[in-house]
Amino acid sequence: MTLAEENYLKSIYHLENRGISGVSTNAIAQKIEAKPSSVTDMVKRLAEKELLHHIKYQGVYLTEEGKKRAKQIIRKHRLWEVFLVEKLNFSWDEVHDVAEQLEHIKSKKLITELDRFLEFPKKDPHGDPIPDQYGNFQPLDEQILAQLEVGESAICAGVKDSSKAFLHYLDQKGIKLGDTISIVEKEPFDQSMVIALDERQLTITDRISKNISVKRI
Amino acid sequence: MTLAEENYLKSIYHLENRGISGVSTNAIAQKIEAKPSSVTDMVKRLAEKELLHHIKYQGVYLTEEGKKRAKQIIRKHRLWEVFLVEKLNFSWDEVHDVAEQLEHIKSKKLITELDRFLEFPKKDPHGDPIPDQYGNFQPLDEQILAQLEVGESAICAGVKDSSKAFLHYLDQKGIKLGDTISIVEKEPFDQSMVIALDERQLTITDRISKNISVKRI
DNA sequence: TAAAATTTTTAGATTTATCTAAATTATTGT
DNA sequence: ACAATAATTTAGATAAATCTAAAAATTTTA
Repeated sequence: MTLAEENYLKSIYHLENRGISGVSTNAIAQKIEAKPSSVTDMVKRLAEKELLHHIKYQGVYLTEEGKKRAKQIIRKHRLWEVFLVEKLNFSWDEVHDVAEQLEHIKSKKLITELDRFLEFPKKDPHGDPIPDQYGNFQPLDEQILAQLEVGESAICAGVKDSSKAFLHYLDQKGIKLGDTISIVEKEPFDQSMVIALDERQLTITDRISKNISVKRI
Repeated sequence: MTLAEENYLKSIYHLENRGISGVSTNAIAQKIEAKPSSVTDMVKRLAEKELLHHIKYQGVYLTEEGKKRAKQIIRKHRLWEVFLVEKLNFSWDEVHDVAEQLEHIKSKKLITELDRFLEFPKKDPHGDPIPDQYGNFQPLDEQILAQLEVGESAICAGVKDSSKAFLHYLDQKGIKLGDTISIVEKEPFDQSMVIALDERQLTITDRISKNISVKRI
């Protein structure tokens, strides 16, 4: 598989898990940052290789083999992210670009040994699960912070938005995975909320609370 | 720089350090495993980027910038080799192919931090020096095993041939970096020699003794 | 339901990196 | 020195991955 093919597969996999039905050409184009016509071409090639089904003017669906391949790439991406954060002092907003490159390195032994070296981590630095060598992973049983009610407490477990800007915001406010957060106040008008963590109180907008996953306690 | 450009620069750098004069198209073609006509094309592009000088029908010479780039790639290659051997249980004959891929990952922080994580190694698993961030490295003051005389002793310091086959041979015979080797006997007829290491005696051909670097003691 | 808007595909072009085959230049042997 | 040989370059082709512009299909909306 070429680098471009791997990137398409991975993007389509992520899009399939967000929306319901087949993934549209436009959606892929947006994610990959390419023109829709380029997507049509690549989709045709992936369909020939039986990594996805394509119904013209409808959408695409990954085959089992396509999903398997996508999960292997995601496994590599997330293992490298753990390595970068735990061993090389990267912060969680710096890892993405480098992991995008590392995920394409081809060596079975490399990944097996990296996994062992990192002591078989189950989640990446953003709280996302790391598939095992067969592609299996625990689906996260989490809810978004915005859904909690006043008085409830939860542990910060992941982020829905892994953009540099968002992660940087969280760092700056001192919010990180594992933190215990309690809801102090909810403002129905604009859906902002006041949360308590580390003896401090903090007001956050819905833009924030909708992008933090938590585990209730 | 593209992946192909990086591979050409690295290969030309190595060839320049073996032979004396300009590197020939054919020599590059052989090293890269491409046709001479492909080399001509790529050389033209690298010359346009001022990474090397090219005199038609003569050879090529890297510019200072070309050498600098080549050494950065070699630095990355060798640091990754150390990582693979020391942290991921690779043997020295397994590292090359994976390091060939890893050397092209683009991230300054990645290499700075990897260097620190490995505690600033000065040599790779084959005994070759690792350039620092400026491209400087200690040129090795070593000689080849074949040049030693009967009765002399030396420490195994590196290999001139990093092929899987050769490294595998050494592993099988139990020869590794750091071993103390003494010359017991030299046969002028076929240039084979009997060496002593670890209480054992071993007969090796000139093919072997010419590809092992040693430090006299 | 037909026109407008949107989405998707097709057709044709471009860039990178490669190839084969033919032409050109350099080197070598007698 | 000059014909044979070897090395190198040119010309033209191909495959991957992309693009623009235009055509076709689908969806929306009035």
